[in-house]
Amino acid sequence: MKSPRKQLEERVSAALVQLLGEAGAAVDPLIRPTQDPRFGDFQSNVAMGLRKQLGGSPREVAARLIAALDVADLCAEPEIAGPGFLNFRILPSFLASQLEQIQGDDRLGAPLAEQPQRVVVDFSSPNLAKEMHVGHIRSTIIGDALARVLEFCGHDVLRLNHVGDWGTPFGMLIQSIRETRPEVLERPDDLRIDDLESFYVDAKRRFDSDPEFAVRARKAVVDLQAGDESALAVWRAFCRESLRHAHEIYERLQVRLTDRGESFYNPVLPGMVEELLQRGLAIESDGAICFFVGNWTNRDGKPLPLMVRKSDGGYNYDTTDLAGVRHRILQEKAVRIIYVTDIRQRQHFDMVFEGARAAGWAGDEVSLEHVGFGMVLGEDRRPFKTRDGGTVKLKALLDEAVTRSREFLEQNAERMAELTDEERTEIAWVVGHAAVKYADLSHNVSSDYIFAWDTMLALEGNTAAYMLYAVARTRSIGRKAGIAFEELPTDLPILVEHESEIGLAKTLLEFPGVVEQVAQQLRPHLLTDYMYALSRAFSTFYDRERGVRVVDVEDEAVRLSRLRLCDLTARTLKTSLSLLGIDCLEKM
RNA sequence: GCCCUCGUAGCUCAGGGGAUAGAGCACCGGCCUCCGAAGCCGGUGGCACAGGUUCGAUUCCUGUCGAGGGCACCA
Repeated sequence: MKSPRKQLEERVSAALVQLLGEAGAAVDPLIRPTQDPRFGDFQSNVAMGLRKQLGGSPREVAARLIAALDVADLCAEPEIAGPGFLNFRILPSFLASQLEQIQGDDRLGAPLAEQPQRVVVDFSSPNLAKEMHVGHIRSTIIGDALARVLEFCGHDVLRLNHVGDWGTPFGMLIQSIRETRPEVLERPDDLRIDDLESFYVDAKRRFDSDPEFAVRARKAVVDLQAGDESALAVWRAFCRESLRHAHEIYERLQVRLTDRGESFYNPVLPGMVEELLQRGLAIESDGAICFFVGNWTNRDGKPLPLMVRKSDGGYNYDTTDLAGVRHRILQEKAVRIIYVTDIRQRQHFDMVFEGARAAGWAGDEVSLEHVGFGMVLGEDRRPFKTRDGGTVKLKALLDEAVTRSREFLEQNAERMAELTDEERTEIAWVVGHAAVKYADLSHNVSSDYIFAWDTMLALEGNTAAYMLYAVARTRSIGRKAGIAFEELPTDLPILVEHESEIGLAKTLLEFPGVVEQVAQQLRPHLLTDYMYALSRAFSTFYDRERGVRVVDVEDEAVRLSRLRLCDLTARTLKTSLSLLGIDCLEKM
């Protein structure tokens, strides 16, 4: 099912082919939603640009386009306005017929990809040996949402948790334990996440303040690399406990992930470096093996390489990320590889991508994309911290979201009276988690955003609660009308007449296009913006002044049509929420 | 020094060659004998600055100013 916009694009394209021949197929019909209802629903801006090719004024070009256009079933007679805009007004009857076709469709008109792709989404990827904290939230939530959208589109998605389970942090930890807490070496399996956290803080402090310790810590990495059994035992225990903890959080967030940390690539690193050397792609420089790609420079203006082997023989994230991208292309056969990380790593990934191209692993058929997100800031515009300046643990943050959402609910005595205690608990849980996810996803990925409890939990505006409220209202309508939406026939005639019905119908039909856009552009906030528009269109439709009656209209055909519109709204919102990893509620 | 983001309403955020730049919060005002007022409707208020490209620039390009970030053995 193509959106009205897409169908219109195809019609205008066909007209362009008539006017320009084959070349017309390559011309973008420039269909855009109008900004002002006076100009209809869509406009095409293509005529102004075709003036030179076709001759005549833009308005004359527009007139010729209209003559070649076949859109009578879709919209009213197009109008020429201003310097040469073409204005289209979609016919309510067309909206109705489109809705009739999708009313029984679980996918609400969204097509499956014609050519499903093997896609890797690399996200979350915390460093082990540390508790999950606020710094991991964006990657986890955004990555999961993108994976869900791509899966919904029919792609074969591998969700990879590229955890930091190797390298200097572990050398530092192991060395610190050897020197200060040797007893841990005896019984590594007794480790708990809290211990890990405190060990890490200790080790990091020593590493930063004591250069000699730093040298010994790097040496410990080499021990690990060499298979030193006592070091490995501690390492395994650290990883196991860290991952156990991380998966507690993932379960709570309903995030699925395949753990495949940096260490996974250890066995292939020497061979890969050797290959790069032999092919003359990498050279030795200051004792390190360097793969110079692109035109990046350092502070001194000298070329900046991917350092695939350090002068001490160890490997760093240039090496593992290069090995990762190679494995994902050559072994996993991925044609689209997406990295969801802090935007500060943009340059690093640009270099890795360049390296993968230069080495010939990534051909033109492979798309390598970095989704770089901004920081989470506190209301003081500084990195989000606890009141005493500490790191905000993810578990604590989610707990607070639930507590605050519960408090919010308790302020509303009327609502409280209608809910059982079990329902209250469920509502607080769902709304709390939804609020945190939605707040993150509704911001432009690349910009920093300010973490503000009051804004994200508010029940007005573009928040999760507003969406959940709209869904809960539709459920309530079903109860009031005494019908089960699932049992309605799926061939109901849909009647779209009232202004608020037209508005709702138009918005409902935009869903497929929005999903497609999110999958292409990897920008989840397009979906939240859409959901907000849909919720508002529904609120207007159902408003006692601006909208129409639903449950108590006399005419049964009208009543059923309107109930179906409620149902389609609920399903569209529910599906959208599920694409963001957010649960729904029957009541709230 | 080089490179990358980003400057949109008092605040938080969208938008992105096209006709009068959208929301939320806050502020002012209207709407519950009527399907959920956790709602709806209206009002106030904005593209950092200067050039350029274009029929048309808030959007693209260049520069200035301002904020943040990255730049050889951390990830």
